[in-house]
Amino acid sequence: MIAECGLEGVNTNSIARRAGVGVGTFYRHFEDKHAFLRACMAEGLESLQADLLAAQAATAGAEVREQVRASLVAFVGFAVRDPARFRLMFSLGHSLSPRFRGGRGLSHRAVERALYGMQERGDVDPGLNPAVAARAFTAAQSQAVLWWLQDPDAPEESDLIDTLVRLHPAIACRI
Amino acid sequence: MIAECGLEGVNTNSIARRAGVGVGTFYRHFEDKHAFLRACMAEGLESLQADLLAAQAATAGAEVREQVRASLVAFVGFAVRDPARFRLMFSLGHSLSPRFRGGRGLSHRAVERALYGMQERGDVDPGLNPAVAARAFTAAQSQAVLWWLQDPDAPEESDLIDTLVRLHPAIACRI
Amino acid sequence: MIAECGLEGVNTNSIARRAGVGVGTFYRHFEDKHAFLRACMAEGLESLQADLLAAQAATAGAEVREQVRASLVAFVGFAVRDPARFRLMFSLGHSLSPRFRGGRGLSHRAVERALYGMQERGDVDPGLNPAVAARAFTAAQSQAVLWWLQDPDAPEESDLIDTLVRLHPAIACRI
Amino acid sequence: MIAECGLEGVNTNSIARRAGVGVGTFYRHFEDKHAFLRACMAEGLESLQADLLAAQAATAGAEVREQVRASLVAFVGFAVRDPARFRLMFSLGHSLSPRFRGGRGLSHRAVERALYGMQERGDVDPGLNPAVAARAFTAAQSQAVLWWLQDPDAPEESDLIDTLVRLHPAIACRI
DNA sequence: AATGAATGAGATTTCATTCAT
DNA sequence: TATGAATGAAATCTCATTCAT
Repeated sequence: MIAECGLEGVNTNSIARRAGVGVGTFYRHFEDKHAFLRACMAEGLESLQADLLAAQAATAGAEVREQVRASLVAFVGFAVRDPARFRLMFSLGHSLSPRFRGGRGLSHRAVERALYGMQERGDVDPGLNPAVAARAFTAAQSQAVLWWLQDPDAPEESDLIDTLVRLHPAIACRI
Repeated sequence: MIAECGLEGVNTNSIARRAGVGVGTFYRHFEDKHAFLRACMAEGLESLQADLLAAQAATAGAEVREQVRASLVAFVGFAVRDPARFRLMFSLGHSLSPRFRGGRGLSHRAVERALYGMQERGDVDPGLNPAVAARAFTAAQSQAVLWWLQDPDAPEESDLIDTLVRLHPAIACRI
Repeated sequence: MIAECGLEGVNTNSIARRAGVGVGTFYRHFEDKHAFLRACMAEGLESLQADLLAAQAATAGAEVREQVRASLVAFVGFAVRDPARFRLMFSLGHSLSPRFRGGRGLSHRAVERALYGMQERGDVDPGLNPAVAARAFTAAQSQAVLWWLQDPDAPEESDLIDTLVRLHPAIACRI
Repeated sequence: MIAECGLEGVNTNSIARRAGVGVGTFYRHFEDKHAFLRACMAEGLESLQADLLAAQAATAGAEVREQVRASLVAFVGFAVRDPARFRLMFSLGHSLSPRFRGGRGLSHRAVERALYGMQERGDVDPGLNPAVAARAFTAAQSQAVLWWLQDPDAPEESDLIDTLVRLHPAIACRI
């Protein structure tokens, strides 16, 4: 039931109707509206995380650029497969209680850690603050995809991905 | 009156109370809630735009890096000076009617145009899609600043700016 | 199953759960919620009535005071044995449909009749309206016991009974 | 607005409609439904208390029987003047959260204290537990009046009062 | 017969907007 | 013009009842 949630008119009635169940049924499954959205995000997060880990695993020994590209392909793939949830995780989620960081919290850490490692190995500009760069890139990625999803004259998917790859700190600020 | 709007509980009653006027007065000045927020954003946009133009003018002939840095200093300065409005323009604005792109629409165009120019002059990676890159950087910039504004253990302002400078497509993807 | 009904959250779901059966099963046994409560009360009423009759029978020829005391001992004994049902009969029952007088209807009649008899025999204050007195005493009795059941610093059971005996119209208004 | 509340269908909509205001207006005046009922009871309590004090003052030096009668006349008068509120205070109030003792808490104390005094002066049966007797009489009084208010073939008001006077512990258990 | 997930009417509550003062 | 009490449509949530398994 979470799986099918579209969420344009995000109110309990439409959520329920859209899911094809009665209002009461909704409240049998979720404590309240927030609980539902949290669950919806959490599910998406888990799924996205799995996709990203798979992409990472598949490019384990490869060049950094390949790793980054694989992650982006997975990320965009997720967005295309479930745009409603993607919007929830990366856009609507923001306006919920500030505790729910939506999907934003997801990759920070991973990117941040990777950048630290690369800095130590001298592969990346030491002037970069990894925390800032990680958050900035995560936002760039998600917002660019959000725009791309709904703008009718957005470029090709490959253009999107190619550009984002080039903007990833590990690529753009490589030494 | 627009100027002083804080907007935690963004409902007309609190907006009015917070602005120190009656609800009725609020509706004397603005068609409706959306009109107010639009006006609030527009005012901010204009102010921010002025700051950015000033920064640009002040670094007219200088190196690209200096120009980018000056813009970022202006951007962060604006956020620090009026964080409530900044949040409205770059975070809350998203969840409003999709027509109001908030502050996001602001710099796209400028960055996009600049990137086109640099690509033509062969100064920047031709693999970059300027529309994507511009939007991505704009999002990176605004979201990073949003985070920096409210995270108590965010880094120094200079770290923030230095890092964002290095991530700007015109710098990061320079040839 | 009726027997075990505790009823703090008096809604069909908790009633069923508390009784250890499914909601559906509940509706197999009772027309609806009201029917259940009616049945629950009726069962209690019957049981209480039996206790009172037994007490009466056991003190058939004795002094009025002994008869009254025996009834009160039975009444309090019932309350102690099944406080949840007692509460239903004498407290919650009131807020149900006004037709269900709960346990209150029970003793009126008996007390009323007894008072009539005593008045005719000249044993009791003729200024007493038996209908009023009977209802008043019934309420006094049940509400006092309700309070006594749940107030942690209520007096001894014997104090409760001794006092109620002395307040019974047949004792208090004896000539 | 509290003053005019009839409350048969005690739900916020009917309360508001019955008071001749919109639903929203209701919530401008009261935090929530419970707050309203509490306020409604509190107002009634205060009014009743004033009536009782006046009755007491008016019969200050008189015989106990006169004092008791005056209180009862005041009590019944209150019930007749505002039966809806009386029902709320002494019947519906019970089924609210157990914290709201409704009107029941009102006279206990006064009666209890009076009985203690009379016991010390040797005017009243020392076998009476004042706490029990006070609560019992309070309940007798209120429940008898409730019944009297709504039973079409209830006796005259004077019968009601005469009988309750005779049942008051200070009269009935006088030595 | 027993079950409990599903239901939806109805109760509570919020909030953008109006309007009499 | 400024005000804020009043409004009611719409949102959230509850719970007695049904029905497919």
